[in-house]
Amino acid sequence: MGIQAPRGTRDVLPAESYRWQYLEACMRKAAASAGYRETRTPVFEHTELFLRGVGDTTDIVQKEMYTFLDKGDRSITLKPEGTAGAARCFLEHNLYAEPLPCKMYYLNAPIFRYENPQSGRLREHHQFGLECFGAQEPTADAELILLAYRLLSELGMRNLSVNINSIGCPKCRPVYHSRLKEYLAGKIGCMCDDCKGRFERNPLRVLDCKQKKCQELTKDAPSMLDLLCDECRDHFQELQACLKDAGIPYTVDPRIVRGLDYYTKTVFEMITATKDGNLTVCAGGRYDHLLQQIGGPDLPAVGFGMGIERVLMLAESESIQIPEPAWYDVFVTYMGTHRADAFRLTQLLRQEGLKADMDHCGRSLKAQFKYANKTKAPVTAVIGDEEAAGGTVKLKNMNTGEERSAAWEAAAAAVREMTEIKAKE
RNA sequence: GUGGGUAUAGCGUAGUUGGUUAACGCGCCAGAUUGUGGCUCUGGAGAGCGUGGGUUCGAGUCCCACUACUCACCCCA
Repeated sequence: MGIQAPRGTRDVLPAESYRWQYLEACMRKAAASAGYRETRTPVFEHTELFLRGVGDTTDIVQKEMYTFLDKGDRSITLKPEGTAGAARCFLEHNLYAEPLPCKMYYLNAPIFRYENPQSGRLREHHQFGLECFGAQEPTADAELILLAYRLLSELGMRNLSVNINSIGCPKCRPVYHSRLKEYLAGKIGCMCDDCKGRFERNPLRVLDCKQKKCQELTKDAPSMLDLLCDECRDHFQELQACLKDAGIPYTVDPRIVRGLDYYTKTVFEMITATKDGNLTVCAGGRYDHLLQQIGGPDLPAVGFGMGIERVLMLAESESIQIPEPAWYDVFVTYMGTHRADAFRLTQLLRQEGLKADMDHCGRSLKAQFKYANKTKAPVTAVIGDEEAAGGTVKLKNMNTGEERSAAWEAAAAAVREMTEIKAKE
């Protein structure tokens, strides 16, 4: 079989790349509409960044990172998520000294997690992410949620549910932690094995357990939302007011607990139902103390990540139409000895701003037409003895069959006229 | 990391209780007289059956191991 792409990776082939490009264009437009500008950060970072940023008790850090020593004995990790790298970039370049907030986005950032792949879960995937540094008000949170929601719904996603929660701040979360532990303490015996461990490390995770018996146990558990401090409660209230005002449907789900330790206050997920279960396409939240944790000033921030492969997968399953660009505007065929003429005409048409090509495989005229047809070229040009003698070219509209003759200099204009392609500036 | 399923030309599949030169559809290439495609017809190229062992006179068909893919769990975008 030869060498294959490594487990959990995928090639994007020429026949499908237009889908990515279409999505990218939509994402850039959405980000720009709210003043987010692109940033590009390295694919790998020092491992320490993720230990301190993401949290060393999280599953991502404990068992899913691609970590290795480079030849200089530095511990390097391929990015397992996008936020930590963006935060590092923000700090390293003192972007907090510039007018805040600093809004940045990244597109097609490769993300690596060593997991067992399955539908919608790869070892290398790509994310579109937005980060807003230096904004503490809930309007910033709302803006991000709206932006993601509108982007996805404008792409045609249906059955999109927006789930939000607040997980408090360092002031109120410890209070909740101890309350939750008190509540769960007597029930440890009935929990699943995973949750017994979670109880010690991060009791919040028990709420997130998918096991029926654990869900039963936590049914009447105290809710973080009842114990938020005044600041967090007001923040969450105002966020909801913004979302309501904007008219987007959302659900408050007190069980959302993200797998990254840096979150504070707002956390959210966008989930769509597919034929085989629910898929999270976008998730994020506020991380008011991450910058400080990795050695910077204590500035608030909020952001989200969106999985591009997942969006594409959903676009497919929901039969969302993505326009496929034609290979060519015009395909130049030639007969007998007129290859050089065809070459010159092709170059001329390209200089005139058209997508043009000719046969490079020594095919018969008939086969050249068959090929042109397969590429869906709307117009085919023919150069035979007659045309070569007169310095003209015959153009055929492949949809209507209409044929006309044109001088070389007028060929590009004629092709445009036949297909209504706008002339280049 | 744990458990289940699968593994035959570029793609999708068929291969009966193990037995001659592994079949079909799509795709690809070439033809169907004279300078032209899309429909149709004809022909052609292309796999030795994931890899390595084993059983057998003989294995794509049976056994073992490995690998890959896939699904579920865990977790997540």
